[in-house]
Amino acid sequence: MSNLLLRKLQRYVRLSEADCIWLAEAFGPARAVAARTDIIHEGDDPRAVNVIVDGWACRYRQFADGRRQIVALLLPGDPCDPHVFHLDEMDHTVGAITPVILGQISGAALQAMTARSPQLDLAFHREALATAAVQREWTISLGSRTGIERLAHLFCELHARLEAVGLAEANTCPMPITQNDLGDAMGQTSVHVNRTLQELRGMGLITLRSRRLTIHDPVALARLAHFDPTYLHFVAPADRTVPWRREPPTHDDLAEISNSRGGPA
Amino acid sequence: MSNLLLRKLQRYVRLSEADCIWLAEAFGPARAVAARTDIIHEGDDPRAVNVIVDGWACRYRQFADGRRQIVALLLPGDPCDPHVFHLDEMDHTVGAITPVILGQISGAALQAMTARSPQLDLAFHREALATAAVQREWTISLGSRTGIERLAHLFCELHARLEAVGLAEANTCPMPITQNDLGDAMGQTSVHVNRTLQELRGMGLITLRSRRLTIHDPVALARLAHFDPTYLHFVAPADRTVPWRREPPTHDDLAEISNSRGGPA
DNA sequence: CGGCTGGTTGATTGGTTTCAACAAGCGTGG
DNA sequence: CCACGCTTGTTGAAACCAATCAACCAGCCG
Repeated sequence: MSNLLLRKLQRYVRLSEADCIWLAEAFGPARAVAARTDIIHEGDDPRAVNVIVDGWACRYRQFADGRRQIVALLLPGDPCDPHVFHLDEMDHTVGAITPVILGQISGAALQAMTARSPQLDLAFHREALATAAVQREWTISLGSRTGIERLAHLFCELHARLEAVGLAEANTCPMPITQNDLGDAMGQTSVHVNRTLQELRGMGLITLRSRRLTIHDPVALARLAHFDPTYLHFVAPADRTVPWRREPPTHDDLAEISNSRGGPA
Repeated sequence: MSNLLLRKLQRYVRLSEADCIWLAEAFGPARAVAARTDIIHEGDDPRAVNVIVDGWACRYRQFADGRRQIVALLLPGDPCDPHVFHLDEMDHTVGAITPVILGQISGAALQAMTARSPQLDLAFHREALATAAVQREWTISLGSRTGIERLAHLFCELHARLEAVGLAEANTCPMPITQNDLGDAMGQTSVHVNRTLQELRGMGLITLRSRRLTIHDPVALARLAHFDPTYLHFVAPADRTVPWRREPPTHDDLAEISNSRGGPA
């Protein structure tokens, strides 16, 4: 397996050859989970970091009356539970959306790795902060964006995140998620998601068919969604342009690039 | 000033006498900010951690068309920007709701402190994770809870958080926030917030008057809100009972208590 | 072929927004 | 000291978006 967590971390910090090897060696045996199965239960006391190697999962909370809210989507390369040792109890559940393959990093391995390499430590820190930023963006979506804007924003985000780990082409990416799940994530009924999707299709912005999303007009979609990828905090490789980037590179970007001049991966 | 950040951190980890002194010494000169003023702007490159010493603030994002979404409320004892050194650019703005007094911890002081004390390091880690959990809970509120449930949940949360730093009595706490702000936080119009408040008052659950909230029936309010304080990840002092706690103490709580047996604060 | 899951459509209901107006509280300056 | 202006809270009526309920269709698999 090409290590997608590694690809993701390299979007935050330029890592050395040794960092890459340490990270690869930290992975324990993989574990397969069936679709629609829970990976980590609310109340569990986790002891290893599970990393999505393949498939999609989600964090969610289910109420007694049947309502379910998905609070995060977990894509290949995403750690499921960066909480190990730090917090004692899960306050939500992680479930597989598709069949999922999990890589596992023991707490000890993670600690050893970050103790040896400040770069890796920083990368994991930034990963956590970027995840928090995504959570804030979902709060914004659910609070302020209309139905169609929400869905448009989610598609922009998912495409960007998948592209970051090499799982998306310029204007298309996998989207193995039901309308029901989309509704549970965006705080809407599957019926309404359905009608909103038709509207997006009718505007000529996207195609969503056989678990694959195609974005026909990324700029228009991003404009509709008020999507600005800054919050993902990816450092774009110089050779990859992001069409909907709001502004030219800032001084921070330039500083970042010059910082990493010395060490190619 | 009694150090509210310290009080808060002690709800995550039992700290030693030395820890408390180091934390107190880390604070630089305080800074006063007027109400309705921004503390940190989107796009800023922050270089010190600002801690709310007094007053209320919020994280928010404002759209071009005037819509504003508050994504987090910052209470006394809350750090505004735990991102220092780790991330280069703010993706949202922090603004003062009331007049605010900020304490400041330089990046160097923070690093020195956490390097010296693993307990403090853990406490800051847990604070960050608890903040992320609060963010998830807001996502759940905005996505799944009805208007009245949202407001009820927010009141439960704010009371619990204020109580954790000693700013709330058993059934009352300050609530210096306008209905407009409540609306911007809960994704609703101030008009609708107003009507929802009347409903809560009519049910005999709360009083909200002159910037002070009184909860007349905490259990009923928590039930209405589906409020379960587990997500706040506070370790309740043994002598303080939380009436709406879902379950008796779990094995994790007991482990936590026994872990901290050795070191009284 | 049946049964299941996921997607689509229509009609109705209901929760929220919008717009507009007005009342209450409060600080400031004449 | 009162008048004024501003912010905050309150109320009503109409418009609108999304939920609900219910039915039906399409694809897939045993």
